[in-house]
Amino acid sequence: MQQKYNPQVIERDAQKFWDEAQTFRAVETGDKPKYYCLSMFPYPSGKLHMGHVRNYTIGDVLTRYHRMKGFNVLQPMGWDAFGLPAENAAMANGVPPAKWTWDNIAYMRKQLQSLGFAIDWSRELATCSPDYYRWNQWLFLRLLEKGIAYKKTQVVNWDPVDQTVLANEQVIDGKGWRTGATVEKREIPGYYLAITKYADELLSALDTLPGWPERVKAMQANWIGKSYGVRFAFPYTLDGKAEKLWVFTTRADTIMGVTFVAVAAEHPLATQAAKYNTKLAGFIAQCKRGPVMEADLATMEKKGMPTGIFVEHPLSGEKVEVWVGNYVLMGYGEGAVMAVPAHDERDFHFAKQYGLPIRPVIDVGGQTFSTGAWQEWYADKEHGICSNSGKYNGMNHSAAVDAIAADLAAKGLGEKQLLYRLRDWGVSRQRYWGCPIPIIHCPDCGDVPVPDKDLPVVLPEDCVPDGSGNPLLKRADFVNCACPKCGKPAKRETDTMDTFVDSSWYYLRYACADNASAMVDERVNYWLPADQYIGGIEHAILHLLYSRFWSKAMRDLGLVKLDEPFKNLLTQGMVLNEIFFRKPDTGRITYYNPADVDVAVDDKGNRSGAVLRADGLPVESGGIGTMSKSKNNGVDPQALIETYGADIARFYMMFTAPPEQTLEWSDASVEGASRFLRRVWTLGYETAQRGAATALPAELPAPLAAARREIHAVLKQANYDLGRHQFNTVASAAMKMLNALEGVLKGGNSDAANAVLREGLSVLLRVLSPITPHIAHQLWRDLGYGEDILAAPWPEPDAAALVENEIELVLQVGGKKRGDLRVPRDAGKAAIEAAVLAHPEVQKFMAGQPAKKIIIVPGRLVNVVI
RNA sequence: GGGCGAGUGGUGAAAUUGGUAUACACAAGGGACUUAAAAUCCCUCGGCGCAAGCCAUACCGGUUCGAGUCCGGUCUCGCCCACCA
Repeated sequence: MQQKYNPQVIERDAQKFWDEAQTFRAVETGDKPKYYCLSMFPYPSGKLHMGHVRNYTIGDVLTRYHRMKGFNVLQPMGWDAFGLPAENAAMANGVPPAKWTWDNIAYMRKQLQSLGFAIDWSRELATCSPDYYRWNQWLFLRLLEKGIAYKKTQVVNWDPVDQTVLANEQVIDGKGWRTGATVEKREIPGYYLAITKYADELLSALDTLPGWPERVKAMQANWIGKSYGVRFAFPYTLDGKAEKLWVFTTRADTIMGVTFVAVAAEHPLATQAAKYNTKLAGFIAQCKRGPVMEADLATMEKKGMPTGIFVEHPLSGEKVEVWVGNYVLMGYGEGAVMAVPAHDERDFHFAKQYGLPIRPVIDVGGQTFSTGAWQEWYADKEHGICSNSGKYNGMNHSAAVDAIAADLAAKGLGEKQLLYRLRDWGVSRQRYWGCPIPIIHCPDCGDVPVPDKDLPVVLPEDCVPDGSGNPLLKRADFVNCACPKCGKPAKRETDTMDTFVDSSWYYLRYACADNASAMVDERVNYWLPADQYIGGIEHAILHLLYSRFWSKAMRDLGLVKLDEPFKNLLTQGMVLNEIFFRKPDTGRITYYNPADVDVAVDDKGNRSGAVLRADGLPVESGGIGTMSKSKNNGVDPQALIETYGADIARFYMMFTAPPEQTLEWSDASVEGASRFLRRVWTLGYETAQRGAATALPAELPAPLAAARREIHAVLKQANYDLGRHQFNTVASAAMKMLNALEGVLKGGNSDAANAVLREGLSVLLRVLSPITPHIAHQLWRDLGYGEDILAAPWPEPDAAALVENEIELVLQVGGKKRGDLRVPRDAGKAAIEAAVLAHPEVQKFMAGQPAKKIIIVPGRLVNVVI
């Protein structure tokens, strides 16, 4: 056995052992409970970043822990391999996206393997492989048959940099989620998936997911956005024809307060009115040019213009004018709203701006309405009672809505409606590096689905995009084909699918990645749902909502027996680092990598300044932020692994912060992790030098009993912490065990000491093995515990070791700590009370007053109330 | 504007149902070993105070024998959504 800890050699040997024994190959067997541990698969961008290391270490700890706890474990890995960065890299380097992607996968796979993750690599998949994406196409055709997938022309969000369409979810603050470019509106045909048909289930089923973080569920519920309301119409006559202007409202109880109607600039009525009104046409054009969804839209000035068209109030018959308003959204409800300035803040400001009438019809606790400034209570529907509303007077919100909806229904002018904010998911992308949409356009037959026997529609892999649109358009060999129906020349669809399609079902395919004849098989029903899903919070809405939808759609096609794909969700925190920069008077900010900066501290350990090592001159601190290229504050995991080894990197990641919290990078703390593992190795070495130990004696000397008690007490806590995924304190527990065992080692060489040492070390190594598997594997073998620590059972605390003959109670007088008291383990209430009252410190603070009450918390404390 | 979450030493953080606040580390300071350095080991380490002791979990109040934890209010920060009718 080596005296010095040598991570490189140990890790190479351990990985070779696992590889040769095919330790992580998962098999579907029924004699153990299954545990499917899934981490979000990476985009093969080139090399791993710290976020990946953290994500997959969390998954690996859970995987190895459950394996030792007796579960049949699956931990797969794959590649989210389609997407724009490959095209951008291709443009920059002239390399085809396919080659770039596959090269990256090869490199990153090696990196993952060097971290020693317990992955079943036989199930590896890449979404850019035809074996995978053919099933995207196959399922798309099934969804088309069921009407879940359909084609329509719609105003879409257009990313001018990526030259592609974005879903609403992919537009953040009016900018593309990937490029940050300001999104434009465009009208183009594309394929859509009717996720809205599942809106209700996607919302209500959130209640069946107790293992998901509340905030993720809140974000999804918010995104689905369910509203109960009334859809109704304002009748009118235009060019001699009877028409209806439909609106949606959640405040039908305020209907008698309507003083005008507002429509969106894109509304057909606005278009019609603008035909003979050039001023209005100009205003509409200006609105359409305006920002799509800017963050300050909410505070933007309310602008509008009358259309000159009057409609009839459906209940009072009164004439009200229709206005075009820049605050009305075409995409929600009917693109038109009834305006009740007295009880809606937006309508209120609009009415005041244009001098429109304001008519209060809701009474809230007799407060007096005034048109001066908007008051919160004007919109209070909880406490509002209808007034000035004829037959509805005196009704509360829900009674009035019911009565008004009934009256509207009787006239054939409306009904109650459930409305969702969620929109259907547009999946067409005008990009090359994605899954081809399996459709052929025939001049005679129209849009014809590619027959199943012709799948997959293979994407040519040798294209090099040049930035001038989709290169597939120039590929005659791809585009030109025969119509499957009539056989005449036809053109293939060149749009590809949104990459979120690829990632919506990959977790199913891991269960049956080798099946060449079906998308899924019975094995999916064995492994799914995933017992644990781990990934970044940034996927709280997009990926997780699409995946839930996709698996429900597959369930309804009879392909899987599955309501929800992910039973438990862990959203890991980001990895942060310090930011240092200089800002010259002229010119741009330069960011300096923290590794190149020396931080000075004063003698109290407080930071006193930072200088760039290269020139010794000061740099400014920009605080702490996510590791990113733009802030030049990234740390390359490869350097970390090469310098310290996988175990130290993994231990550092787990020890520094709980998994869900942000993790601040610290070189000094990495050094601390390294010191700890060196000490563990030394302890193992010293213990091995002492040779085989005898069995634990029945009676141990006090210091050894105390050390053994410490080990088992800490183990008990560690097991509890593992159960709640608080791995930082599990790492702390390992440190405490090491401290106790080093004490035993220093305490002398005896049979009893060696027995305690041997037992304690076997506990320590097993607790450590999910976090630092390589060193645990090697020491387990070197100390002769067995062939493979992974085959050992997870340690459980020995109740006998925890028993103490004497326990220490904390003494309190009036809730303040005043001393300690040692009493026999089985001391009765009376004996404790007598001992406490006789205690000098207690007597001193009681100052002769009688004890009103003595509270005894068994095994913990005694509080004397005076 | 709406929703969710968080504020504990110089730093990362701990404290399971209310029961010894600051575990475990990092940094810092002192010491041992060494020709020296690294490594390693030992000691100190919330604040004030000579001490007894007092004060400290963002701030103010409440409940309780006892509050970091529960309740009410305030402030600050972070994230998500946002003219959604």
